[in-house]
Amino acid sequence: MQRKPTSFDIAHLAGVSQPTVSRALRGGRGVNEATRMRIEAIARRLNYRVDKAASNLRSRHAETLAVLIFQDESADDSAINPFFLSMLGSIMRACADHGQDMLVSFQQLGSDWHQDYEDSRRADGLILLGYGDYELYRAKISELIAQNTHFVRWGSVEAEGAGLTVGCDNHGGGRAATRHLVELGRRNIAFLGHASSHYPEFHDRYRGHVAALKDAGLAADPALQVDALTSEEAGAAAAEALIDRGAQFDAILAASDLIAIGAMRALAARGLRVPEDVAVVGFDDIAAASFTNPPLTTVMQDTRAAGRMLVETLLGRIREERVHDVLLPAKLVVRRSCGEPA
Amino acid sequence: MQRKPTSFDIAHLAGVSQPTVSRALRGGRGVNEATRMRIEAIARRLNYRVDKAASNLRSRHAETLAVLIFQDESADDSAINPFFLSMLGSIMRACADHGQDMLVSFQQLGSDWHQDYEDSRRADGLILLGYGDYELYRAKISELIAQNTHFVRWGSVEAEGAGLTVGCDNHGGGRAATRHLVELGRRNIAFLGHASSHYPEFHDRYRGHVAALKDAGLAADPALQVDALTSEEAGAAAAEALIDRGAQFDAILAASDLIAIGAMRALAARGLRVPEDVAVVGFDDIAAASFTNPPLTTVMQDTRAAGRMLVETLLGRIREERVHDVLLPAKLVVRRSCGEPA
DNA sequence: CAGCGAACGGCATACGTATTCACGGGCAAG
DNA sequence: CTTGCCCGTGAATACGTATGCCGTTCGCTG
Repeated sequence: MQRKPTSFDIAHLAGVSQPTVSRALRGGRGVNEATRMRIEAIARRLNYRVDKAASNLRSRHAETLAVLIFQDESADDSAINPFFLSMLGSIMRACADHGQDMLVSFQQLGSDWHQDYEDSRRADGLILLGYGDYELYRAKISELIAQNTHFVRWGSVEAEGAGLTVGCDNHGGGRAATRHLVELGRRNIAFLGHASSHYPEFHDRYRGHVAALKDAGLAADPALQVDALTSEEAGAAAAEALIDRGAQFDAILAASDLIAIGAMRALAARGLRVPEDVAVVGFDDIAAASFTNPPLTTVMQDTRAAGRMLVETLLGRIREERVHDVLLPAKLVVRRSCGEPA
Repeated sequence: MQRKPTSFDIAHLAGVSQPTVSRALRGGRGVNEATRMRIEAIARRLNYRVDKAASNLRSRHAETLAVLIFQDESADDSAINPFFLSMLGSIMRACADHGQDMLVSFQQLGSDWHQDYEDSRRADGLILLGYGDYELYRAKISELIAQNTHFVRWGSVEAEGAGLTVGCDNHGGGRAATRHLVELGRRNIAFLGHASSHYPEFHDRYRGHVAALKDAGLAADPALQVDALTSEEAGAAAAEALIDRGAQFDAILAASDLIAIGAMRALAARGLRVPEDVAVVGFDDIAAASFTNPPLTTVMQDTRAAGRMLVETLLGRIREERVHDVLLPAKLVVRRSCGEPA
């Protein structure tokens, strides 16, 4: 029975003391080159790995970032929002690039998520991802700030008192999308998605939409806005509501791709053609957006850059460096659902 | 400056010793009910959290499972296979249900992934996910087994010497798919995907495909099989290769949805209609499969059950219980790409 | 040759919890 | 009333690493 080797075993074999082993294997400073080589050779031979638990305990940090994912309806078993999954992938890469382990967890809104991870020293900092009513987070986010917890949010950079935030230019993205629709001759452009400040990202997109209308000398028609959370079902329901209330519209800007996909499905079910009768633009550019029929024009959020910025900003925060919010550009990706000729 | 409270602080306030606090907050056995209540109240008031690092060090386990994800072309920045992302989501849920933390990491094939996580006591066990040439893993998997590492693989249950495995019925799924195509009158059914045993899951699907042909009195035509890894590009390339070599085919069974999606794109580019000219069936049932044009008939792998089984099997293994491989059913999901009338 | 500083490495200890052992008191059985 | 046992708790210690503080050695300068 070979017990897992410890730094003492190595020290013994190398004829040095345990602290020297520790110094040799990490910092490296203050250890003779020859000694360090000898120690490293022995460590390699024994398949020695530093015990993370002991290391964390002593050094008081975990080299680990925790990613917490929220969703409004986390109770049901529905799949996770694909946009977050893609974000997760890019955060994963970024963590690896920075030598951090990544802990991932779903969170119930009601749980003690705001304290659990960092207080229990499982992670050095938190990355918060999640759509949903911001008012439900606000109190806990305030607590996080008050406790000086190291965290970054993905969300609307324009929201107040929200802590360190990385987000994309939702306002600019919404504006670009609607401007494009206007340029294609659409005049009655509906907005599917919550427009209230409870959903800051959607709110920003909506404001961008309204700004683009105004730029074109058009007014936003309240009858053309329908609340919807990010899901196909909600998107379909919103589109149906729009039709049922007899609204006249020749285009839809959906606050997310899932909403857009659901809406397109509902439109088809009601015999409306995309883009001939109704042009549709989404937001996010999830993978599925390329596969819809017709392919969905959408506003791309650069998840790759997002993951990197989240991780780097958080690491800066942990190191007590001077860090600030990050606003990433949003880019319109034109496909066929908006009616632009190929 | 309020330092993070420790069990000593609580003990002091409660007028008991530190071990009593530890006992009260976890096992609970052997502590007077009144004492425990008092301790719990104080712990709550102080926002006390057990220090995971110290706890792990002392108790010698981490209450954490590590998920390692491999992909063949992990060097490039391509997105992660959506099937794995979905799996990741379900593993996440399962971990939460079992009170386990989840550590996630990409792995380069060349790295020391086979030892890092469990040896460094970051996790109590490993979950291995990954497509790719099995021969590249084989040696390391053998090492894992030799070292008695706690791990479960997602993969082909029929592969040998692969360690504890959870997988879906790839053979049955492939068979069902091809049987369905045959029943719809297709006779020249191509298979896009590696058929060699280096890719055990694809291999099983291929064997199922061949078995179904045989059931129908048909022979598998080698000219109708084209190697492809799981990606759209590979799928498109495979379909083009098939066309270019002048093969006659009226149906395609793709070894994965991404391959199928790529193939459909290539077929459309070459002026072939799906399903009229060529019926297409995929494998996995990723979210995007519903959104393709036409929607993709595919073999669904139940990722939700898969995640649960992976976690539960691994936990059993960690507890040294008697555990065995798990074979999950595969279910044909009929949409329009196979030409079945709606 | 004396003196000094840098380089190297050992000693002691801290990190916060979980567990083993021992102990005292209360209670039941004899 | 004694014996023995269980319950509840404290004392002591282990877990494996990282780090502050010194002592020693060596090379170099004056």
